Amino acid sequence: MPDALSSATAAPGVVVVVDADRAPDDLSAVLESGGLAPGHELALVWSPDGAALVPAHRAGSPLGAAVVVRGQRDTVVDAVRRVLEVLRPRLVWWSADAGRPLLAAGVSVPASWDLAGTHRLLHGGSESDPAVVWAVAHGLDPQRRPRAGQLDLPGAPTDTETTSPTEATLAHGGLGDVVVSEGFLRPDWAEHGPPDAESAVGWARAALLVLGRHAAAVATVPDPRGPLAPAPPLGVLTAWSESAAELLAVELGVRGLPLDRNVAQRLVADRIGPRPRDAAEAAATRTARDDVVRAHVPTGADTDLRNPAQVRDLLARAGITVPDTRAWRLEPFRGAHPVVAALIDWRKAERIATTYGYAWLDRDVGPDGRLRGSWTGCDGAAGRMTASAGLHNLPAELRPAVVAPPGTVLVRADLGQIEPRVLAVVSGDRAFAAATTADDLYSPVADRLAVDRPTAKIAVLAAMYGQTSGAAGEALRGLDRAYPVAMAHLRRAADAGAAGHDVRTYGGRLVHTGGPAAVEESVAAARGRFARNAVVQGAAAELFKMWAVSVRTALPPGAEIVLCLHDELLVQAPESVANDVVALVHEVLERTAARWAAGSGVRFVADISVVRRWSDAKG
DNA sequence: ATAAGTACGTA
DNA sequence: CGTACGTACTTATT
Repeated sequence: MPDALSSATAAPGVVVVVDADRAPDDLSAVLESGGLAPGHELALVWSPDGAALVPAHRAGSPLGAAVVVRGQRDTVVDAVRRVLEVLRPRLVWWSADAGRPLLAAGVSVPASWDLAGTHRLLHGGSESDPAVVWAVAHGLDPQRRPRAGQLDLPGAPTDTETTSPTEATLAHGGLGDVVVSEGFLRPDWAEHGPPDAESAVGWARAALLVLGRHAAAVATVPDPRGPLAPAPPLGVLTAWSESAAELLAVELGVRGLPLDRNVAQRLVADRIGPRPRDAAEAAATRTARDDVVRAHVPTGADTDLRNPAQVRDLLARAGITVPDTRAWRLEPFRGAHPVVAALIDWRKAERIATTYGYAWLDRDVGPDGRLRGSWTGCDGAAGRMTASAGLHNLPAELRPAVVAPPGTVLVRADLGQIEPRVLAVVSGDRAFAAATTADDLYSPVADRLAVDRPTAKIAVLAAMYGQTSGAAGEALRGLDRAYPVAMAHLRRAADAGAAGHDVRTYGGRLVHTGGPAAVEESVAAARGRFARNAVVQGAAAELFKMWAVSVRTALPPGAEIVLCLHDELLVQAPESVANDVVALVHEVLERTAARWAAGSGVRFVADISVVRRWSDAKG
């Protein structure tokens, strides 16, 4: 084995096996000799006993020298760290989950390419299983792929094989046992990963083959910025950014949001009382809460407030007839009967008790006072980030509990009026773009339409979201006259959606709208609204993520992103660098927008404040 | 057990 | 008859 290491001129196809505990100081030399240069792609696949590192070749043989590192996970991680430090490659993985061991060890990832992420970008939907990604990239029907658990897979390796694992890996074009019947990826590895580091080489090579196809595809998505736009093409930029966002999502899940548990508990207690000692006490306080509402109606004592039908009956007995009992429906009746206000208040308390109460604190807030949920880099629709555990829907009344730990502050930055500004970019409407030079774009729009600001705002939002009811009518016609390019863009998206056609966001994400089968008018209208919104919301998500991951890279030591909330970024930073972070976040937005929206003339603005508590920032 | 419907929190 | 998401509860279905 030391002999293999000393052969620093590993020929293409050679697999170098390294014992991580006795790894050479410069693993990178082996990879360089196999063709890896700084900035190039390096596939990384973990296995229970180690990892495989396989460089993508720019020219010549597509299959170069691979390094197999075996050993304890932490020593393997350390070996990977050294490679990253020297060669600064773009790591290629099937999903950003492969970055988890690196994040856990504090290893910085220079750049990444997330095949699951680029698959979703190119093909839409939310599937990301390697077997599906591989199949689609190769033009195979993913529905026909073999499933794990099927015995006697045609083309599966036989145990009569006498060659060594390394030789087996090099067979079949270097893919070893990776590809089974009809060109599909073997399903057991797709589900659980390759069983050992030798197998991981084939798995990494398969990743590089998909990378080649994905890279070619994103590079040829038409660049909406036109031929004069700076390189790389926007599709490539989006792929890089989405990959980084997927890794950021993993990181956010590990890091968590700083929370003061005592403050949180006090806020919960203010709403629903102190933590009950036992189930009986919990039931008693619950009934007591219910009784406050029910007491307002003489015959209401038996009403189950958690049953909307019974609540509707209760309201009817109070003389209030409503089609449903949603809060916005009840709001106008606040003065009609005291039970209404009591019910609305009860609902708020019930929300805290069930979703954001003691159980939530116990489950999702760690002993270190960090609120942790699981994150995705993009949802199934237009591509926003999502988060569980209440990270994206924490009630405003609990936000005072989000507090920077001693010695640190929160830098809260949010993009102002991002969606109309994005509409100006994606539609290329020069007149609408001119309005974005104002800090408040609704005021030039209001001037242009000769209406007041609130009316202008409602009209613009109505145009982007497809709202048809309400008072936007006349102003909408004004928008059509003033900004015909932007309005036509929205209408085109809506028409495509209503017809069931896919739409593509500005950055190249494919968004499915349901297919061309005939549907009811109401369904078609809903799809139209969905598509109309998706081209704006999706592009906004792309800009936001590009901004967020660029900020992440530029942050000084000790400063970390702790929350992404669609148009808002929360950075926890040492007090001493807070002002630097503020300046940096502004600068990065300017740089990001200059690339992303090159030539559009659209201005983006961020409102940034330095606070102790999340709630201290002005909304 | 699982799905659908209702409701509500955030952007 | 504005979109997206996550969570929890009830009711109906398997």
